[in-house]
Amino acid sequence: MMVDTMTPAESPETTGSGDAKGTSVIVNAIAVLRTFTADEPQLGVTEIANRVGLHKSTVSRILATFEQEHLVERDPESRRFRLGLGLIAVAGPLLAELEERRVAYPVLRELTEQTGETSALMVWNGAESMCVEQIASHHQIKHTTPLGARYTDAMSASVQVFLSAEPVERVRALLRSGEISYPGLDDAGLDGYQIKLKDVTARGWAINYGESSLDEVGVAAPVYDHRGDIVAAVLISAPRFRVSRERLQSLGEACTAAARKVTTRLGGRPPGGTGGTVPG
Amino acid sequence: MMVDTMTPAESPETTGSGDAKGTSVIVNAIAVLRTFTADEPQLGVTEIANRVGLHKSTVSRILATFEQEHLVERDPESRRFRLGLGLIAVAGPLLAELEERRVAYPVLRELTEQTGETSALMVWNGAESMCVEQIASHHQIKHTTPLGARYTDAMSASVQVFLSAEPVERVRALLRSGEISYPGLDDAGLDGYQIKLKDVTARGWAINYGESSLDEVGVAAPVYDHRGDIVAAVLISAPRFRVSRERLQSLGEACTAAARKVTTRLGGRPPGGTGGTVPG
DNA sequence: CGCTTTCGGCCCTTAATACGGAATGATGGT
DNA sequence: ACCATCATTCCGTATTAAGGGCCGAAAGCG
Repeated sequence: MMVDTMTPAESPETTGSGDAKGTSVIVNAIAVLRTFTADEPQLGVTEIANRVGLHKSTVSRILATFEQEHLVERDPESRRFRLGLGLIAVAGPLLAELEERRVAYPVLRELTEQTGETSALMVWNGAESMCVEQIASHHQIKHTTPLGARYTDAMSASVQVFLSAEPVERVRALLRSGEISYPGLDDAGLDGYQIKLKDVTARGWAINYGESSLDEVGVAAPVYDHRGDIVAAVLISAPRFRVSRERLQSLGEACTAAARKVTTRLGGRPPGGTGGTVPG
Repeated sequence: MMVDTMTPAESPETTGSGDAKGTSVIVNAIAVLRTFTADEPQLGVTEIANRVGLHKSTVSRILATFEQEHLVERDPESRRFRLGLGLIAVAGPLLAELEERRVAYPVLRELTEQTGETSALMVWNGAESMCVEQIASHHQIKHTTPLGARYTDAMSASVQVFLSAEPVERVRALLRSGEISYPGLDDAGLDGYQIKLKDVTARGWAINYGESSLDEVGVAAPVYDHRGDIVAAVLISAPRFRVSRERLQSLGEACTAAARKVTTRLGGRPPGGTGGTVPG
């Protein structure tokens, strides 16, 4: 999915078609909210209208409503809109639950500092891996994992980590239904994938060496809760050309160490006897 | 209710309090989102419907839309709704801007650890003080400051901090217009309040000793950015019975120390000559 | 310094859309 | 196995949001 390139002047009309799934105005409103990004935190009405394909007056009304609810506010200088602090109030209960974010933040920071590559905290959401925290690489050329980005590719390192903890039948069902995408899947591939997952468990971390996207590599390691269940994954992603096989190994180890640190700080415990000593 | 009245709509001027204007379905939808709290992260359709005063089918539809957009999700066990990770994606750009939150978190944690009372990070939003981070006291009896809570009371310690940096006329305007509430305000009170604000600046932190709410006390200290402007405030709030005048002093000092720590970690500088060591 | 262009907000009409009642299907308790 | 509670769907009605056009304001340009 990801954000596709948007043509500047697409057909202005065409209401109704498109996805048009049993929905509502709310979808439009959310689309407006989503146009705000970290790169472009401030937007004007016309700008938003063009991007979401709605008319100025509609967007203006939506924004006015949001402003009234403090979900957006306007820069006093530029008079343009930006996300409002009321969003904190709405998302607050969610953030409160995501203690992992807080705990992971300094660890990710350190990890990116150490490796120079983008690191992220991913959580499993039934059938997709979502980024809930991210520290971008300092490099000019980098692979970033936007906050809230969702991954459903079987080869994605974080997806591998989460699937490695799922029952075999569940994994098969996810692949069969296409909820987890695996291009050109066949029975042999399915068996091979199960073996791959076993390797992940054995190794302690997952590898995606350009398998989902040609010029991107990723490594991911699991974070456990107190019951020994996987609740999150630490992910390092980088452009492929910068990562040799040897470096991949060291990234994987750094990633695993970071994940273990998050685990212990969360009061969790890694499963099995691997490294029974207290990490430190 | 009105059927296509021929009479032109009433002039939508009058900036006064009569809200309920410029509304929409979106307001209802947001209301639904707001019913989720940290105390009750999971809710059923009927429950929500009762609280927001909408009908079940309406709420059901709204929730379905939100679910589709990943703003809410349902617990696989209980089948009840809770906030979804998609909210992270929406609020992400905002959170990215609020670097203060991250920096403040460990400091607040330490502050609450040390004082035993609830601490919070407040930011100023033109005319209200909003909580963007909070650590709750461990005590059974405590005053909590929910994430996203907004304060507009002139006696609130954090409001005092922010107003102490505003021009005199601006303060007067805010009080006169009622944007900042000051029960029984008169000219004498206004002068007295200005003096109070000067004291805050001089002392370096603000006191609310049961002045806004009888059984609650608060102290707050300013956080500065690199320009020396106040961008946030650290707040400690506690039940009044637990805070003697002496303890108030020590809380204020702890609060000030914490705020200063946040300031320096943000690369900010306190105004005046107080310990302005900033790494170059 | 004044003209042109862009942008944001309002009004108005149409028609699409959300509302709400009730019936249906799902769930869990006694 | 029955009943109670809850969520979801269907459908008619009319309320509501959409979108075009216009105006006022501000920015860009000659």
